Amino acid sequence: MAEQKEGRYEESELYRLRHSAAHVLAQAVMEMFPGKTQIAIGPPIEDGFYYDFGLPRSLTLEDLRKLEKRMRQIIAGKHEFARSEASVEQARQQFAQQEYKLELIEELAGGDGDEAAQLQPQAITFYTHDTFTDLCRGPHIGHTGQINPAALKLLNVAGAYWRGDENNAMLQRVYGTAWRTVDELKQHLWQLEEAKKRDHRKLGMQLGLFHFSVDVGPGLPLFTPKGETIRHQMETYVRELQTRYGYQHVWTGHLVKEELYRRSGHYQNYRESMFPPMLDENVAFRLKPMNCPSHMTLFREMGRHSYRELPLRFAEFATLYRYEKSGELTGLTRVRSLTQDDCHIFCTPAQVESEFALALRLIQEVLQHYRFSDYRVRLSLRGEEGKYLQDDEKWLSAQAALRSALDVSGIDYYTEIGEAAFYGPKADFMARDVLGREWQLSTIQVDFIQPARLGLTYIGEDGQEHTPVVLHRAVTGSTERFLGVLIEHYAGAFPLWLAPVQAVIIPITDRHVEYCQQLLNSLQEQRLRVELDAGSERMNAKIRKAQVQKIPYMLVAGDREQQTGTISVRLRSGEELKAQTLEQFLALTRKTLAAGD
RNA sequence: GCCGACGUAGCUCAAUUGGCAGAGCAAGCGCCUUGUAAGCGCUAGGUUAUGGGUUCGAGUCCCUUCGUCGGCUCCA
Repeated sequence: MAEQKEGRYEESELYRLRHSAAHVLAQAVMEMFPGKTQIAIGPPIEDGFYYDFGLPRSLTLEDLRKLEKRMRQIIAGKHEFARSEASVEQARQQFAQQEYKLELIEELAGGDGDEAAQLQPQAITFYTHDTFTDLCRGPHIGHTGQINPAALKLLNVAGAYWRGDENNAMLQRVYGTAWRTVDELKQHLWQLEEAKKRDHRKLGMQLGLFHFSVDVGPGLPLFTPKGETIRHQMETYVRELQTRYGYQHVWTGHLVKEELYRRSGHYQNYRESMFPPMLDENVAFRLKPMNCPSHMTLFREMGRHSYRELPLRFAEFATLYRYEKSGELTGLTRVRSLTQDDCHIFCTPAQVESEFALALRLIQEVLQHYRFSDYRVRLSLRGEEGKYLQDDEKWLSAQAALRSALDVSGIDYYTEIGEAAFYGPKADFMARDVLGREWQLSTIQVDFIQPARLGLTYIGEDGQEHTPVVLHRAVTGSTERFLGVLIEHYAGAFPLWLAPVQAVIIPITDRHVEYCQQLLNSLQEQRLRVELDAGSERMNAKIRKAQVQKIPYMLVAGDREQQTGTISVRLRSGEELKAQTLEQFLALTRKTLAAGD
């Protein structure tokens, strides 16, 4: 779905317009630093464009305003975008001072051993407007005047490595946005503002769900009683569901001998994501970054397994520790301590497809329950880089099994090369947060490799030892990340079953507190999470407080209610129900909870 | 980790060219006894993230460290 949309976008006028705006930006920057601007690449992106530059100094926000101003002047010149073709030699001359462009030219010329390019040398094309010529495939709009100068804005500057490789030079990337009309620009900027309001970091603070502290460390969230209530609900839900699906729960602690990770392959492939070792009398231990070696070891320690026992599904809510680089931590969506609802399914090769299908159904049920529909499935396959464990035959059969299970399931998916885990291919469920960043949530991975490395076996029908296949599966991925995305998904207004406080009782005056206390006791006996607001503020203030906290029900009680033994129920939508008896209200909550809301 | 920006009370933010650190909300106390989104008053709250430097004088200028944010890279 998203791919189709992008496909259309790349042929759209808006795409050409943004691409052209990037060229105009590059001209303005080159004029700001004559002879000292190295231009890299400047493509259109979703909602805008960027251009990467190597410059003698850092750009400031004031620079952006000046550049915008100059861009508007260039636009007003109505300069034509002229396409021209050039030979490799002409291109080299044209961009003799531009190291990044020269690198691109050599690639287009097929000089770098790129076989595809050598077989089919691409035509080198330039696009020129006014004084600026770029090495560019196009297409562009007719002339600069077709860019609406009032619907254009440069947003920010960020660092970006040339070609995305951290061994390369750090360039300055200028992000901008461009639209056809001022209204579209305003709408876009408004949406950015709205997204910020929904940001889980902001809402999490407002709702009092979690904190970070310099005293504990970066990327190590602390959950308040309310935050932990939500976590607990999330875990309980998945635990019960997994039990229903035939999973068994295990527990394998937090520390593991480093030696195990050498055997599993994690040490070689995953070391930089692990916290440094702890040494005990020359034996190194590591905080668990993953559960698979522990679960596989448990499988082995439990004795000989018959094929009749398989599939065995070991699930665990495990806190893992990953040494993320400091600059890549982000709220709850990227942390250093995370709770994974992890599971390892030990099965025979013949069971892979049906087990994959079962896991797929489980995940779909969970995402549906969370009212999650905005996600896509990525089939992540092995790339050419060398981080993958070697065994071509097993890789190919794993990839084939995954693909056919996905095909059978009828689920929409797209393929991405080079995104596989080091031990096997995987199907990842990707969701976007409010700022448009995509996060991996659920995942199912096929592993034909670790079980053999760790010496797992089962006795087959033929009486011989065989190596089981292991499916790695996480439903919500990590509780922290999933919660972060959920906060944004619900804009903080959790469904009743998840809400940390489900109802707040609001007495109108002090003389109603005793009656409210009785209500509180009755509701708590029914296992509802209810609070009594007996503070000295007015009822109006208490209602406002509860609204801001997005509490599902506000139960107001004064003389009328006390006399009739009822409560006045207000929903967070603002809707007021007439006086309800306790039984009526309980029936409402039971009905709501049963519907999964 | 890298590039850039930022860091003032629990929260949201002020503080002119370097010249006495302030407000609202929250908190505590008191008054009011309230009918569906903020009643009123008083009090307290700060080594301006941290350590150093420049200066007669630094929230403001320079450097260090820590943290946060936007990206890059990496990932659940």
